[in-house]
Order: sequence, then C-alpha cells, then structure tokens
Amino acid sequence: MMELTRKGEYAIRGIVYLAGKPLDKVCLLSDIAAAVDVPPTFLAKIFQQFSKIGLVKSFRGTGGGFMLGREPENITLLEVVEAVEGPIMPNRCVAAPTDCERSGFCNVHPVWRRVQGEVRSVLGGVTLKELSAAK
Amino acid sequence: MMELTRKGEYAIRGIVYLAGKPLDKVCLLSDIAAAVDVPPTFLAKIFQQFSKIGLVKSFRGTGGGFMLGREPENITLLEVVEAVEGPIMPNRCVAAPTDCERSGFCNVHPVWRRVQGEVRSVLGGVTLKELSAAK
DNA sequence: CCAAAAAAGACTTTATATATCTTTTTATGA
DNA sequence: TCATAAAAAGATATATAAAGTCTTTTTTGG
Ligand code: SF4
Ligand code: SF4
Repeated sequence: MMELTRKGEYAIRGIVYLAGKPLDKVCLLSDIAAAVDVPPTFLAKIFQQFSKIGLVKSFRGTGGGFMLGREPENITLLEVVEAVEGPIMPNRCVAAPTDCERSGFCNVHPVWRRVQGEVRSVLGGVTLKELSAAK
Repeated sequence: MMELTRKGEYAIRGIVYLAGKPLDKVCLLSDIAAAVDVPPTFLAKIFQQFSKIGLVKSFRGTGGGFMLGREPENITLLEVVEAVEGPIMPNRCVAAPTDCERSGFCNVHPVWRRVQGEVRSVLGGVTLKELSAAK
C-alpha cells in the first residue's frame, strides 16, 4: 500500500529537472532521461501526458524538446503526483462512498479521509521551485 | 498510488468486527466473513497471518474460531494496516535510501519521509476500540 | 525535400492482487 | 476411540496493473 510507482518517481525526476532550467530553455527528452536516469521511452509517455494538461510544453521537430509549462513556484508536487498517479486515494470509499454500503455507519471511513487530507496537504505545500533548488 | 488493497480493507473489517465482541467470545470465521461481507477463504488467510503475530487468537476444532488477541484500545489501525500491507512506504527510498544514489542530494526524499510520518501518525492515533464503537 | 524530434498506438513482459481448492492438523464430545 | 467441526497450510488459478519496448506517424526547421 501507499507506494509511489516507478512512473510517478520518474515523472517527478523529469519535471524537477525541467524546473531547474530557465523557463525558456528547450530540453531534449534524451538529455533529460539520461540526466535523471530514467528509460527514455517511458519518460516520453509521461511527458506526453504532462504536455496535454499543460504541466510541460513540448516542441516537435528539429530543435524540439520540452520545457516547464509554468513557473516552478506555481506547480506543487501534489499536482505532479496526481497528474501521473491519479487522485490521492487511500481507500476507494474516499472517492465513492456510495460504492460501499457500509460507509453510512463505518468509523474507518473518516480516517481515510483524514489520511487523504494530510497527504494532500504535505504534497501541496511543496513547489517544484523548492525541489529543484540546490541544497 | 496510495490505495489500500482489498486484503487490507477486508482485514480491517474483520478485526474491527472482532473488536466489537467481548474479548472472550470465540467467533466463527464463517460468521465473521458473512457479517462483514468478505470472501471467507480470503479472510481465513488474513487471520492466519494475524494469528501468528498475536493480533488475533485462533482455536481449532469443534467450538473453535477467532477472538481478538489483545484489548481493542491497545491495537491501532496502523498496526493492523502494516501487518497486512507491510510498512507505510510512500516511496521506496524511505525504506532504503541507499538504493537510490540520488538520495544524497535529493530534495524530494525528505518530503516522502514527511508523508510517511503524517500517515503513520493518523493511523497510529486510532484504536480498534474507537473503530468498533457504535456511532 | 531531409533530418530531427515528439506523438500516438500497439505490444510484451513481469509482478501483484484477488481469490479458490484441496489436504492436513487439531480439538471436542458422543 | 471415532466422527465431526474448524482452522492451518499449501497449491493453484485468474485478473489486473505496472513497467517497459517497438513501430509508425506527425510536426518542424533548415
Ligand atoms: S467499510 Fe468503511 S472503510 Fe471500508 S470501504 Fe466501506 S466505508 Fe470505506
Ligand atoms: S530521486 Fe529522491 S525521491 Fe526519488 S527515489 Fe531517489 S531519493 Fe527518493
């Protein structure tokens, strides 16, 4: 339970790398993948998703590549993680309480809602700017 | 990411049911499974695990069944979840930082440690006694 | 038009989740 | 002591999701 997938891990590595570059710098996928040690074909898929929702901008053809879609101080880790993993969802009843007919009298249900809230709060409090900053 | 498995969900349902019974009452697996709407064979596997670590006590043969291993106010949801799902681990580097050679300079790493801490804190703050109490 | 690069889609492989079934062991009590 | 009840143990099956690769297509700059 509760474990980030490789896809999620790779996504974060890739987008944090972009966040560390100037906003107008176009980066080659192959360079990014090599720098953050991720299979290039896999990262390609991830960035395609990100491109659709504007998290990154992509440019095709010669001289093409990727750059961050917005200022890194305006993108939270929560946004990145949910984009690639789906909503933070400790238990399915958090999304769809009606799916479980026990949710009406279940004392566990609210606990999962709290867990969701805490996780979202931590991830939502961290921006790509902070993550890309050198220590 | 972050989703409890059926096994985890079933485990909680089963043990919370036990927590709602007197500590000396032996419950039939088939009764528990029916009451909490879980496949009996699956619940059997889960309770076998729990029995080994003392979370529940089991009795074989005629008149056998299960009861809670300790007072419900001394068992936290965290203990139950970790028993069945393994340690709360938002990212693998939290368990084994040395596995990732980036952990030395990674700014994301400490975020996952915070997530782990928050989740453990929420789950650790809830006992089976509270969960079994009628609303 | 050519070459570079991302987009899109199909496909493979591997691992994990979700069970079920059969056999064995243990305990009770008639 | 024998029949029966019940859990333990182990094997097996199926489905789903994760992880990764490959091929073809589209876009763009020069
Ligand atoms: S029993 Fe409670 S915790 Fe489990 S799925 Fe239903 S509402 Fe959620
Ligand atoms: S890159 Fe950072 S967050 Fe990702 S696994 Fe390594 S240490 Fe953990």
